[in-house]
Amino acid sequence: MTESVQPSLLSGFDLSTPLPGIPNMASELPVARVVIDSAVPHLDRPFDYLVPTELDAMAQPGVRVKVRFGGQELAGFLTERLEHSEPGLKLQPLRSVISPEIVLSAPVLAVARAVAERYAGGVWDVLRSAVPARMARMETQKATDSDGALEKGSVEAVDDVPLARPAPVPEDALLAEYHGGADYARLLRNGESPRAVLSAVPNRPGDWPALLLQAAEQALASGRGVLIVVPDARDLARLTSTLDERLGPEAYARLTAEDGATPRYRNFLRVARGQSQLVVGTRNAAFAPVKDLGLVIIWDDADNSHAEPRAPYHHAREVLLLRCGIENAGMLLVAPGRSAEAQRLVRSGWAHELGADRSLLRANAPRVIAASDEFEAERDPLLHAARLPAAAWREAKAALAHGPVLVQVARTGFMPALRCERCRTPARCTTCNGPLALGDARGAPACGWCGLVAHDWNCVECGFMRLRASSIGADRTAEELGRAFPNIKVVAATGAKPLHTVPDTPALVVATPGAEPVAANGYAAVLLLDGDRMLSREGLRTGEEVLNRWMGAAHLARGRDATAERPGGGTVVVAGDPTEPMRALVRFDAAAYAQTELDERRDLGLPPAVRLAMVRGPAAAADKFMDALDLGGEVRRHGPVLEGEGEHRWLLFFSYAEGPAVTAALRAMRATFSAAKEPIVAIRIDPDGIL
DNA sequence: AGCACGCCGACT
DNA sequence: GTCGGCGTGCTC
Repeated sequence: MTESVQPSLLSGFDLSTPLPGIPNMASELPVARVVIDSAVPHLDRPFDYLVPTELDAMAQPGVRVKVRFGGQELAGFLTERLEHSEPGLKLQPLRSVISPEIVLSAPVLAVARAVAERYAGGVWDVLRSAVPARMARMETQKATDSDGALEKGSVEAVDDVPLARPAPVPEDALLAEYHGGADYARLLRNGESPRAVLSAVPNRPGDWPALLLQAAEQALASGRGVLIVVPDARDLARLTSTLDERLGPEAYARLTAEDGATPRYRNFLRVARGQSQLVVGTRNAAFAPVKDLGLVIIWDDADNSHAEPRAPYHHAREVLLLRCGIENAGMLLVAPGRSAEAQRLVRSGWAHELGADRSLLRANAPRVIAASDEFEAERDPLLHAARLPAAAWREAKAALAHGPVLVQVARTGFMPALRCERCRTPARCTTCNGPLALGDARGAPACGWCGLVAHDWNCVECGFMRLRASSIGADRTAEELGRAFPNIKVVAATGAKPLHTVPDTPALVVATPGAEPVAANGYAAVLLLDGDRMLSREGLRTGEEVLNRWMGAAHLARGRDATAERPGGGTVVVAGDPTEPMRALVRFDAAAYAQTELDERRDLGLPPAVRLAMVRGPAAAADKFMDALDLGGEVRRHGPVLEGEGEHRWLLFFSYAEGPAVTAALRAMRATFSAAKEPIVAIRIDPDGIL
C-alpha cells in the first residue's frame, strides 16, 4: 500500500551481521522471503527482502507483494518471515504489500512446489493456476452491499451462525452399497484419511452427486474440510444442484474459471478466510486453501478437462494425490469408468477398491447391445447417411416412445487424419508434422498436435490444394438423424454449444463425448455410433479413452428394468466391430479392462505403468540438453526423433520411484541452460496423447 | 528483461 | 589518467 522507498534504502543492507536494528526496518523478523513472478527457469527460487517498519504488520506469509528485482518491479508472494538472510547479501526493501489478504497458505505453497517438482516446471506457473486473480473490491465489500443473493456467506453472515450445532451422524447408505464403503465412511468420520477408488453404479438415488456428497459429509462430520474436483461446468452444475437442494447454497464454495474473475475471487476469499469447509470446483480448485483438509474427491479423473492446458500441464488427479500426501487427507476417486492411473493406485495397494456386487450392477445398469455386423445399414440410404446400424435404429425407435435418446458421435478431433483429395497423402502440419483434422464448425483444417490452422494447405506430394473431408460432426449427424426419424425433435450438444440438461420428453440428443446433456430421468436409449472411428485413432490409450467415454454416456441411460418414472427401461447400443473395449462395455466392467491395459503396459514398459518425460527443441539444443543430463542407468532414453523444422524430440521412460530424481535433473538442467542462454527446450512430463 | 561491472581503446 | 564502448552475468 504505502510506498516505503527512500533514496537511502535503495543501496541495500548487509544482514550478515544482523541487528541491532536497521533504521526504518522491522525490528523483529526483518527479512521477507518472496516467490517472484518470473517465467525465467533459473530465477525460480525464493529471494529475500527487508520489511520496512510501515509494512511490518501487513507483511505476513501468504500475502501478495511488490518487489524490486533487477531493473524491474515484480509481483510476488511473501512466503516466510525470517530473522536473517544468507550472509553477504545486499537486501532490497519490500516495495509494497498489495493487500493484507492471506491468499497463499503454507500447505498450498508446499503443494505448488511439489507440483512444480513433479512436472519439472516453475513454481510461479503453478501459483498462477492456484491463486486466482485479485479483485480488490471483493476484499472490502460488505454483506449489506448491493446484490443481496450473491453476498450471503460473507464475514458477517457467517459469524451469526452458531458453529456448535449437534452434528447428526451423516447418511452413508449409498457408500455402504460398495464393498468396504461402510468402513471407508467410518474411517472418515473418525478423522482418519483412507484412500479409495470407486466405479459408480448408475441409477442409484441421486446418482454420483449424492454419492460424492455422502463421502464429503463423513469427513465434514469429523470437523475437517473437503474438496471436490469435477471436470467441467456441466458436472459442476449437476453437483451443485444436489448440494443446493440438500445443504443449501451457503454450505459450500464453488471455484471455477467459468464464473468469471469477480465471483471466483469472492468465493476464493471465503475459502481463504476459513469461512467455507466444503469446496467444489473445476481443476484449479484442486489448490483451494481449504483449512484442515480431510478429504479430496475427484469425479471422472479420465476426463482430460482435468489436465491444465498451460505449463506445467499438471493434472488435477496428480495435484490431489500430492496434496493428500502433504496435508494427510483422505482421497476418493469416483468415475463412471476407470482410468489406468486409478487402477494403478488400486493395484499398488495405495488405494482400496470399493467394488460393487455384480447383482447391484446388473439391476441398475442399462442393457447393452453390440451392433457389430450390420448389412442392413448399407441397404437403407437414410440409415447409412446417419451411419446408424439397423439395430440402433430399432432400439431408438422403440425408446423414443418412452423418453429421450442420446446419440454419442465422435468429436471432430477424433476423425481420421485428412488426406489430399487427389493422391491420398495424409495432410500434415507444416510446422510440427502433426496430422491435420477439421478443427472447428467452419471446417478449417488445423493440426491435431499444435492446433495451428492450415490456411493455405497444399499437398507435399502432388501440390493439390483440396483435402478429402470425410468428417461428420455432431451437427451433420443431427441433420441426417432428423431425416431418419421424421417428426422427432433433434438437438445437438457439442463443446462449442454446450447444453447441460434436456427435458424428459422424446427427442434425439446428438452430443460429442463429455458434452452429453443429462436427462432428468435418464435416457431411454443411448446410441454410441462412432466407436470404430474413435478406436481407429493412433494412440496407446485410445481403447481406454473410448471405453471411458462410452461408460460416461452409458451412465446417463436408465436402468434396464422399466419403472414408473422410467417406462421401457434403458438400452445402450454400441455400433462397430467387436473389440475389447466393446466387450468391456457389454460387461459394464471398466475396472477389469483398465487392469488388463495396465498389465500390458507394465509388460511393455509404457505409461502409466511407468512415467514419461518428453524433451523437445531445436535439434542441436535438444541433443546437447539430453547429453548433459545425468540420469540413473534405469532410465530408458528414446530419440532423437526428427519433428518439424529441425526439431528433435526425446523421450525418457522411468519408474515412479525414479520420478523425483528425473524431474529434479530435468529442472536443474533447464535452469542451467536458461542461465547459459541456450535455446529453449520444451519439457513435458507424463504428456497425454503422444504415444 | 534491465542493469552493474569489467576490460580495452581513444582522447584530454 | 579518465571516459565510455558494449559483452557477460546476476538479479535478494
